Amino acid sequence: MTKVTLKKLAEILGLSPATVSKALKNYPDINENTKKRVLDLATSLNYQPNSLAQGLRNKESKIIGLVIPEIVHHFFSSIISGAINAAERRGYLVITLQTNESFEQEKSHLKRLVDKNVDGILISLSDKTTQYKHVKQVIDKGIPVVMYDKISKLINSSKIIINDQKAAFNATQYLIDTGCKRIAHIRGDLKPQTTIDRFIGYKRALSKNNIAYDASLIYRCKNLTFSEGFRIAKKIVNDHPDVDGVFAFTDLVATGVLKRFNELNIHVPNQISVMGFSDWFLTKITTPTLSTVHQPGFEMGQKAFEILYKDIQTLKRGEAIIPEIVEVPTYIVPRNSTKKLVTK
Amino acid sequence: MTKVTLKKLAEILGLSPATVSKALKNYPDINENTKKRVLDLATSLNYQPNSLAQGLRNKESKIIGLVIPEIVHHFFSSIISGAINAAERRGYLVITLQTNESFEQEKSHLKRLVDKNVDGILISLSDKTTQYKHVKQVIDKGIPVVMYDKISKLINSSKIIINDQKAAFNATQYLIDTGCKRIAHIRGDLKPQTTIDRFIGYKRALSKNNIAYDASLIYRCKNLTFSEGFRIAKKIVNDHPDVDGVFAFTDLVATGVLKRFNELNIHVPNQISVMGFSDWFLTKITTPTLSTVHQPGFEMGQKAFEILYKDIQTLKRGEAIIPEIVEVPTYIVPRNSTKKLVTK
DNA sequence: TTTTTTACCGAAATCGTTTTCGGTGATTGC
DNA sequence: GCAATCACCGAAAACGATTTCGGTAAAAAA
Repeated sequence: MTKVTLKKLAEILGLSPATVSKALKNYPDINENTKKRVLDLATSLNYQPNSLAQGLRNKESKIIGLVIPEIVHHFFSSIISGAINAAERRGYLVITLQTNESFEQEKSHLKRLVDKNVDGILISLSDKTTQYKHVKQVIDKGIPVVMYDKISKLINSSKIIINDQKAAFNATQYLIDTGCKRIAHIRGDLKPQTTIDRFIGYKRALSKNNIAYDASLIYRCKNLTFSEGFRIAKKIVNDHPDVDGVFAFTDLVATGVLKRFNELNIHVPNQISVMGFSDWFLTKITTPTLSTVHQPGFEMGQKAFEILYKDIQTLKRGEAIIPEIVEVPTYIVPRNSTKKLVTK
Repeated sequence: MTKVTLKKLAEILGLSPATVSKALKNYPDINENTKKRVLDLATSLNYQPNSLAQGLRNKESKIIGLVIPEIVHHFFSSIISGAINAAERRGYLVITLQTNESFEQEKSHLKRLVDKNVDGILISLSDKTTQYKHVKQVIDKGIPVVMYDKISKLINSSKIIINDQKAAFNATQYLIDTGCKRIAHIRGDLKPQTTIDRFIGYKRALSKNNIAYDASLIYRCKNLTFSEGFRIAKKIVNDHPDVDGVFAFTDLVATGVLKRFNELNIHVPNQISVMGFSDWFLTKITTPTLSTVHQPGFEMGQKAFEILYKDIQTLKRGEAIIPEIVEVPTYIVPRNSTKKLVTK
C-alpha cells in the first residue's frame, strides 16, 4: 500500500497535478465534469494531502503549542482540555509542553515550538519567570502568542485572565456576609501576580466593610501543598483564637486547613468558615465540602485558543494584531465549609 | 527579519546548499575548515532547519499522537505528563487528543493524526470501542501504535498495562489480611477489560482464602462517579449489615463510599474497611485517607513512549516490529481507611 | 473569414532540506 | 611523466502540494 499523492491521482486520471490540485480546491477554471472525476477518485482512493508538503508550501502547520506549568493539576488539565477542544473545531492540533515551573524549560520549550513551525503559542508563565525576552522574540518572529492565567503586563500580547482581585474580594465579602468578623488569609509567597492580587482583593473587602486590616492574620505558604495548609491551620488557631474565617488562596491549601480543623475538633463552618480558590474537583469530596471560587479552566482554554486563532488570521491577512485582554468571569461556589447566606 | 534558510547560509558563504547541509550534518567529505565556517555562521545567525521541509524529505515528523479518553483525570493526566517527558528526551513532540469515551471521536482522531504524519501513536481505547479496524488500519499504514491501560488483545501491537487481576487480588488479600471477612466489591458495568479483571482478582483472593463467593456482595456502578459510590454505600449496609470491607474498583467511587459511611456514623476502618484503586491525588485528602492500589500513570506514560520509540526505530530500519507487552508493577498504598497490617 | 473571447488545462517554479552521483584539482605512486 | 588516488565540493533530483502564467482549442463576435 503505497501512499496516494496528488501526482498519482493525476497519473491515473491522465491529468496534471496542477489540475487535480485545483479541482480539489474547487477552482473556477476547472470543468465541472473533471472536478467530479477527480473528487470521485480522491474519495475512493481515500486521498489525504500530505500535511508536511502543504505546510512547507503554505507556511502554516495548523499546529499550535501549549505551554503549561504543570499538567497533573485540576485547573491546568482543564485548560488543556478546553484548548484542545476549541482547536479541534478549527482544524488545529495542539502540542503540549510542561515547564514544571522552570524558567529554563520555558525558554527551551518556546524554542522547540518555534522550530516546529507552530502557527501560534498559548502560554502560562512559570512562577520563576522574571524576564520576558524569550516570549518577545517569539512574537517578533511573527508567531502570535496568547498568555493565560499567569501573564505579564510587560508583554504586549492578547491575554486571558480572571480578575483575581475581584474574585478574592467577593470571596472575602462572602465570608463577611455569612457572619465572619475576623478573617485570616493564607497567601502564596511573593510571585506570581495572582497571589498578590488575591491578597489585595482580601484587603479591599475588609476595608470596604470597615474591618481593620491586621497583618498578623496573613500567613504565607512556602509551597503550594496540602501539608502547608495543615501546618498553617494550627498556627492560625494558636495565634488567634478569635479567628472565625479563613480565606486560602488555593483549594489545596484550604483542604489542609479543613483537615487540621477536623482533627482539632474545630467545627467548620460553625466555629470557623473556610473558603478556597479555584474549584478543584477535590473540593466536592472533602468533609465538609469546600466553598470556593470557581476558576473556569475549560472556558479559559477555549477562549485562549479562540483569541489565538483570531490573531493568527489577522497576521495572515498582513494586518497588525491588536492585543485583546479577556477577563473570564468567576463566581463563588457555596458549599458546606461556609455558613448559609441569609438574604435580607 | 526574514527566515534564515540553508540556501541563505550557502549564499553568504559562497557555498552550495548541499555543502552547507552536509557540513551541518558532519559529513566526512567536507573540509574541517569549511565545516567550522558553516557552523559558526549557522550559530551566529541562529539557523534552525525548517522542520516541515525536513519532515517532507525524511518522511518523519518527530511528532507522536497521544489519544486519551479523558484529560481532566488524575491517572490520565499523569500518563500525558509521563509521555511528554519521555518524548522530550528523544526530541519528539506530542499532540494530545481526547475521545471523551466516544468511539466516533476515537476514529476521527486517529485519522487526523495519520493525516498529520505523526511517527507513531499512543492510545488507550474508549470504553465504547468494540471493533478495531480503525486501529489496525493505522498499523497497516506503517505507523506504529502502542496501547496503554485500556487495550485489546485483538490488536497485535505493543502494550503497556498493569496486571489488574493481580492488583485486585492483592488489594482484596490486604483487606483479608487486616481482618475483613465479608468483603463487598463495587465494580464497573461490563466493559472495559480492566473492570472484569479487577472483579476476577477479587474473586480469586476470596477463593484462595476459602471465603465463599457471594454474588449479592457485588455492586455495579452505572457511571464512574462520586455519587455512585455514595449511593451504593447505603445499599451495601442495608443489604448486608455484616459487611466489614469494601473494595471499590476506582478511587472516586471509594471516596463516595467513605463519605456516606461518615454520614451514617459508620467508623472506617473499625467497622468497615474501604479500599480504592488507582491512587488518585484525592485519596490523600479524604477523611480518613483512602488506602488504595497505586497505578503508576507517569511511569506508564514514559514506558509507553519508550516502547513506541523503539518500534519506530525498528520500522525505520525496515525490520518487522515484534510487539512487546510491558506490565508495570502496582503496589498497595496503605492509608487510614484500612486497619493496620499486623506482621505475624 | 477573421478576430476575439471563453473555457480548460498544464509547465514550471516554489517552499527548504537531503542525498546521490559525479566532477575538479591536487597529490601520490610507479 | 602519466595514471591512479584523494579530498572537497556542487548540480540536480526528490519529497508533495500550490499557484502563476500562459497556452490551446472551441465558440462567439465581427
